[in-house]
Amino acid sequence: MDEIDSNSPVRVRFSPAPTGYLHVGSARSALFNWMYARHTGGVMVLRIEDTDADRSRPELIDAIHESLSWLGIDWDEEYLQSERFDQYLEAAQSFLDKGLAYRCDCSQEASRARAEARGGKPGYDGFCRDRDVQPGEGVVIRFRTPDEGVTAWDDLIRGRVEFQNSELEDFVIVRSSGVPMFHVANAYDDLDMGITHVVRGEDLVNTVPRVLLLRAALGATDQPTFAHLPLIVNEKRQKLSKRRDDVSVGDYVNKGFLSEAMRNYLLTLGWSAKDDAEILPIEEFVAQFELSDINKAPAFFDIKKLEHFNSEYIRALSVEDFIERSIPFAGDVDPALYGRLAELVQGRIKRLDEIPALLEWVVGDAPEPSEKDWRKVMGKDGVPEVLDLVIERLAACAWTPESLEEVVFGVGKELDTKTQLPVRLALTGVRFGLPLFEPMAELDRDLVISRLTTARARL
RNA sequence: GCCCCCAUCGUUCAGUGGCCUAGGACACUGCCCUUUCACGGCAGGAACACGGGUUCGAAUCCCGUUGGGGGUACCA
Repeated sequence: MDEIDSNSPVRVRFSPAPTGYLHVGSARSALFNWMYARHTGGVMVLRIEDTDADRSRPELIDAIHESLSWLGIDWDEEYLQSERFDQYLEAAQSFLDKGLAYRCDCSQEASRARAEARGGKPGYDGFCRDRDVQPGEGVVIRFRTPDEGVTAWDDLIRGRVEFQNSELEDFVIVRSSGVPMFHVANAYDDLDMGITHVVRGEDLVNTVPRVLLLRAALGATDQPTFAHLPLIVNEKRQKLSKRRDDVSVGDYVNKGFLSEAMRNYLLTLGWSAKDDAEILPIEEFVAQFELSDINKAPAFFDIKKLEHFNSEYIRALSVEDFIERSIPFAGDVDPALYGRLAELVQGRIKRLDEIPALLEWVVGDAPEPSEKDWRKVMGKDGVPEVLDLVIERLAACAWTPESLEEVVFGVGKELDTKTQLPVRLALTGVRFGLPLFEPMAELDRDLVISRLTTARARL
């Protein structure tokens, strides 16, 4: 088979099955497809592979649109396979007419039983190849795979991959329900839509021979260029799974990751820019993106590193942008107050969902200090004197950040000790957090004094 | 079981026969800055899975071993 003419414009496709959410692995496939399309000035096709009956509900597809858009991935054309069944069925009929496919009425149990009897090798044995089964209840259409020869392709990432045709069973292309299956739809559409590059996860490699055989049966004499991406794995080096891992892009939206950070991180899994740069505007990555530069080994989805990217992107935001994008995470805070404190928040979070904890003592009650913190901070010599003096001066001082700082630090200088920590713990309940005096000035004088007095009484 | 694939610091990416006493980033440790935390600065520990070849020379090429993963549906 020939390669598709390399002068023809690039057409790539992202073809998810609608599952109600977008998997981060799929998101990365979409991203690499998109980057390649944009890099080459080609076309990005979104093709929803909803040949499975209960996966063609519109709300499941919305979730995909939403996540792709969130990531800033757009597409030029969109197709739904469920709207193209006629064409796949027509193709299947032509295979039947040409003797390239046949009907089969074997139940799954029967073929499994025969496989077992044969000696444990799973797979359909071609039982109905020449039985001339007629259409009817429980009848599927199977593709007749060659018994010898090899099917191979040159993968842009993996190099040459070959399969013995004898390893392939006669697989089902039309279900007994009359609904066509993934392989035919996939082969038909890639040909029909003029897809030049197939970029997807490595878990799909073993479907390539079937799709290639189907494509040839459809009359094609060429094949698209394949690029099979390494999988994204969890800490146990297994493919990310819905059951044990957070796999949906939406999960990360909810955890307070910025879309740019997510997109930037995703593209560093398996690929990198020339000069070791890891965080760049997407255009610069797109400009130098090549499929053939992608790594072969699976990559661990490291949330720590994602958080690092996220904090970089958060800090790069203007304060106005930060406020706008973070306020949905801020919880029950007066927007004006949040606006005044946002800059202090911005510099010290890795994720937007950390904001409520930082603001807790400002907008609500301060959490109870831990026993350990209390002992460590309040157990020091001189703390009672510090609190007494601070409380006394707070009663009369001006209520501005500067003035408050002057009071607290002034006491420190007089007593020759550090005063921030005991005041902070008494006021906020924790040893770390926002700079103290700006938020403190937002609180009522009475409240501040009462918290300090309560703490003093505990000593 | 069978088929396919993978293998550089804990993680990720760089390295495509000599520039490698293997580099960057994250994470980690220490110090500095700082009356919190974070940021920032400096320093540090940390890897070519193993065994054979090929070659004057191998992290880079070949073979094997080991380890890991993916697939094996009337899912995609």
